[in-house]
Amino acid sequence: MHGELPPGQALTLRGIGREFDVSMTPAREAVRRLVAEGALQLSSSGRVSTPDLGPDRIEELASIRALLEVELASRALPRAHFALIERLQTINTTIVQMVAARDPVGYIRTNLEFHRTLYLRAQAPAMLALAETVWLQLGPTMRDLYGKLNRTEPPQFHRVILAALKAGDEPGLRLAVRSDVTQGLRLLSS
Amino acid sequence: MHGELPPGQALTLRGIGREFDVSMTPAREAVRRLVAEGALQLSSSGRVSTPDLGPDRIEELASIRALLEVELASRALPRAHFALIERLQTINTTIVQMVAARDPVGYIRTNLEFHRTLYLRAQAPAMLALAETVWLQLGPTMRDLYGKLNRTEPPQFHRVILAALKAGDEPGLRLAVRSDVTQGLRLLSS
DNA sequence: GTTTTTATTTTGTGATCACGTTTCTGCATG
DNA sequence: CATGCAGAAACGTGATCACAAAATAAAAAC
Repeated sequence: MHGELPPGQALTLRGIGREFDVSMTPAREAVRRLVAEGALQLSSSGRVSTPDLGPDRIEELASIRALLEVELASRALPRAHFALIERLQTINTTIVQMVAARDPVGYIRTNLEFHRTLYLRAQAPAMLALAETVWLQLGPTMRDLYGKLNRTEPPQFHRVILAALKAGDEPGLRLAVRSDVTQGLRLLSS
Repeated sequence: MHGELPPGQALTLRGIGREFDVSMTPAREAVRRLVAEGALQLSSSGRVSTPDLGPDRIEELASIRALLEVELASRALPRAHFALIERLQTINTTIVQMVAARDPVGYIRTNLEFHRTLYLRAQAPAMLALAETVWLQLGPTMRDLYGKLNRTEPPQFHRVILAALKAGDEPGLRLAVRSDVTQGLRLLSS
């Protein structure tokens, strides 16, 4: 989810077991779960690897993110008090630091923390779980994305999201979240 | 997914293994996958059972169904030729038979087949997979639902969906799908 | 030097087992 | 009749093993 692995990275049960000092059995269960959630791909021979998504799949997952996360943000809006907005601003400054430090994993993790912190207020655990499933599928792809465009620009739409939250502007919030979620991924699919 | 198990039904790895003539290992992997997809619940002691959803969770899952399936139907609309609509009508008559036969499992399975047949035309596999994940979570609850109201009414909104498909009426289709998806589940959560 | 074939290593799968924990059953007690 | 308690049965977990399939490395042929 955090982009620690590149797309198409192959994994083995014995390797995972060795890495975490367990036998094959727990490694197998973890891998099976991640496969069920789309975080890992299972080849026909039972081999497992990180997904290497094509442009159309990336675009579809971006659409799903927009669909779910716009709804989550919209539901969180009425419950978003100042303490939450302040916390989001703190997270946002951390994102800026991660961009400056050229740390893609830290960037992705903090960026997702920003979104999750907001969506937790929506009181919709099942919807949030579905959104996180999509994040899981996009992890390696996002790593590639922020590796290719190594710019120093902080996420521009996060400020718009914060402004819409403060103003209680629901249409503005929906548009800002949709833009933020779609923005980067459009670059990869074109 | 098809409502073969009631909510809260307990399952054991050894029991599943005995039922399908395998050892505990494959049973464990299957259960872990189903838990990851939300089809089964894992208690704190590792015991597994069918989920017994509360009213708010049911309502949330209904909202997710509406969100995803309205989008899927909308994407399928431009590609819905007459052969597809005819197939949907055939499936719909089967649903009527299932209602008449008082067969809840057959009803649920055929009803979901109706929806899946339409959504397959949307060319959005990830979105469809997410929708099926929600169906999986709602299976036992739907069984309860169609067990409590043992009426003889066929799904009224399916005809509206078919009419909107024929007319190429996108707003009408979106409303019809939303109504069909929300309809039954609202009864259970109130 | 490139391609094909063979041998070796590595991999996933399903089964089985021992262990600690939890749950259930039946009986005694209040 | 309800309640608490001890014994027994059943459960999930992690580990290990044998086996077949697959991928890799090495060797042979052209």
